[in-house]
Amino acid sequence: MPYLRLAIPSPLRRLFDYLPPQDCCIERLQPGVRVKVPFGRREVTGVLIEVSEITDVPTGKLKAAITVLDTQPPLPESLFKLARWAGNYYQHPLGDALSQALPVLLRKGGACEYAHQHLWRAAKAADIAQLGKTAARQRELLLLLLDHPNGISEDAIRAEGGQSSLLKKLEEKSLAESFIHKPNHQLQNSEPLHEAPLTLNNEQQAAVSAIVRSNGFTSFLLQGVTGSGKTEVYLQAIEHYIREGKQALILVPEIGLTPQTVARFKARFNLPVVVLHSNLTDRQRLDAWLQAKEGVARIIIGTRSAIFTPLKNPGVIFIDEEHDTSFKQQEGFRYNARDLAVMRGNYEDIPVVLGTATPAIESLYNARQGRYQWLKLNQRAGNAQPPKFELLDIRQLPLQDGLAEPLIQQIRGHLQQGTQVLIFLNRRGFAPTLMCHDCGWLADCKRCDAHMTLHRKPFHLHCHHCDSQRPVPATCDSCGSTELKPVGAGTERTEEALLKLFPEFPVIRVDRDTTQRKHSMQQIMDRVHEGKPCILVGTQMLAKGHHFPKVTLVAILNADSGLFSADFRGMERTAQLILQVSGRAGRAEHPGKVVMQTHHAEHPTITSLVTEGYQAFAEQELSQRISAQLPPSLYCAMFRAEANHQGLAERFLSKLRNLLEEDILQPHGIQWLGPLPSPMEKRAGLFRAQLVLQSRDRKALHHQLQSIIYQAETDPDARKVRWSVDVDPVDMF
DNA sequence: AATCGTCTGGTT
DNA sequence: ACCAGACGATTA
Repeated sequence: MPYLRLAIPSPLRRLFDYLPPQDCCIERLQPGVRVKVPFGRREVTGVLIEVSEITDVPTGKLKAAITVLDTQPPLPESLFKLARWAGNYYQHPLGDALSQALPVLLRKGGACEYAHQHLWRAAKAADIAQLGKTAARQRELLLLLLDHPNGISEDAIRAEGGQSSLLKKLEEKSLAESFIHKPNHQLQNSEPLHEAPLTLNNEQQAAVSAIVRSNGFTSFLLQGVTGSGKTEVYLQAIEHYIREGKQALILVPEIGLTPQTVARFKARFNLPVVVLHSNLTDRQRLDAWLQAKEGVARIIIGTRSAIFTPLKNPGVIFIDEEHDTSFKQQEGFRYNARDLAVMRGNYEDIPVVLGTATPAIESLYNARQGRYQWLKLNQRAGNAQPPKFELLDIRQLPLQDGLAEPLIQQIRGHLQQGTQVLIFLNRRGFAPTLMCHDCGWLADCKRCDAHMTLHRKPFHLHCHHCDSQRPVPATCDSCGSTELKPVGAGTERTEEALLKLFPEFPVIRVDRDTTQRKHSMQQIMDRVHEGKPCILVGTQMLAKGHHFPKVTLVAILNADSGLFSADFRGMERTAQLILQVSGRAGRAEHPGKVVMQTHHAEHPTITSLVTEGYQAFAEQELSQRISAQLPPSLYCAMFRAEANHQGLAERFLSKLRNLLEEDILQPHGIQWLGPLPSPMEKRAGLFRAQLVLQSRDRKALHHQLQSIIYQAETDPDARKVRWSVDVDPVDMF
């Protein structure tokens, strides 16, 4: 008697056996097909792992599956394997990992097919003269259908002002007909290029050759300074695989998936390009996914989750801005799409290229260890000059809403010379907090160990950690004084200050608050690209994915944020951001200048970054990490817990640590750090703690983690806390 | 994770 | 007496 062994999307780390459904042909069932089953009081979609002849479950407990949803597994073998590998590596329940590798519609049990879209068109022999003079609206509708010989949907008809209710009447008169539209799969063009490729310099040529010469799987670190033409290397390497009839998958950071990036690929290739972004509906996403799976889409661009997009003819995978932390999922199934890409390349035997101007320290380490082939682009295209850096020591300088006088002078100079200025400040809102001038009281969040940010438009206090909001108090909560003063500057305040200082020039603020509405970012970009002198003020949104050729001055207002961060990666992040922002200054015709305000102008890390560049900084950072016994010289995992009472999470983690340390069967070579309260202990009303494990031995760490998870799962105290595992964490908060 | 039953303590 | 919200058990 065969049983279906299924992975079920739930936090339970085990498989579940079911009796096959009534009408089921067991022999033809392949692992990976989806099966709809009753689970507790619900119905869920599980994935078949194996058909087994034996089961440990008492017969009375077994339930029958409802239906098998697929004849063929939706994921190809390589991705099924990748998802299972990832579930194991990141210690995430298998059923949930597999479920997350599928598009939402398939998770919910939807059919693995394109949308069958009903379209309308005019009948072949339709003669408009058949309609009487009184039927003006029907006439209008028929003309609309005649305008769309390939068919038009009812939604589109309504959007065009047609009256869709009259379609039935036209159909009765045999003037119109409906049909089911299936996407056209025969879109292969003979010439894959729209535009001619650019001429490559020697470095670029060498990089392209290295990539396309790789026979099967190789991983590359493509390190190219800003303006060195990395994207052109991507495009020409992709062209090679396209001409072989293969597909290319390009992963980009969440914030970097801008119309500009996509436009560059669409302009070059005369082929179907599919974009998987967060604004797609579940339906649109499945259709795009299917186009990739069936080989119709040749170029697939997407964010993190696109790493699980099946490809019929995989050719190459690119990870753009590989250092970006958005490739790591920060809750639930905490996979890193960049690292999974390398694994996928291995399974599918294709090259994987990690591109960036500022490699992650761990990627640099991998390149140094020879795990990645290292390709460098040090020359800038044309005669573009690297920006000139100036450290502006603001100790003892008076600041006007966060701006020092020498900086204001420089801004004036650049505006008067007719160019644009970009001001970078990594803080939204008006001011990071509100303080009572009489007693020192600060506006704190009730649910977090954090200050609330003061916002002006609209006027309120907002916690950026838990999203809670409240009105701005008129008087101090503690002493009743009315002397409440904003402390520090955010983008709103800087914008206001600049408007006063330079009334004759437009000030354009770019942050989450000004770009929420659809197309608002596009409108801002259009305005900036007119090229008139203006001041751009904004957060990292300015730094990623957009080019501003007319900007000649970049100012970084709080360059030392991250210098003394609780996270050992703080400096790395700051350096990457500084370089990325600086890259916005002066492309092509204008030389650029970068002014960094700092209180630590003599800090060796800052000075080495500015005078010797990122490479020197990164090498220095890497040797410091190695001597301090921090990643990437060790493998790291973090156990987190949170609970609604102080100390609970920490006590729970101590208990786990004690239990395991006393056990002589535990693996050796594990370093324990903690448990300690998280750097921000209280967040969104929960008290958080963490336990860090480090080891030189990946396997030992893996086994230790499994023991911890086993303890946590079986410990009744675990019910009072929420816990999670984070393998290779990218931040320590 | 999600669902449902039970317990608890506070109010009308 | 009633109800919201906490708490716990369960998933094949």
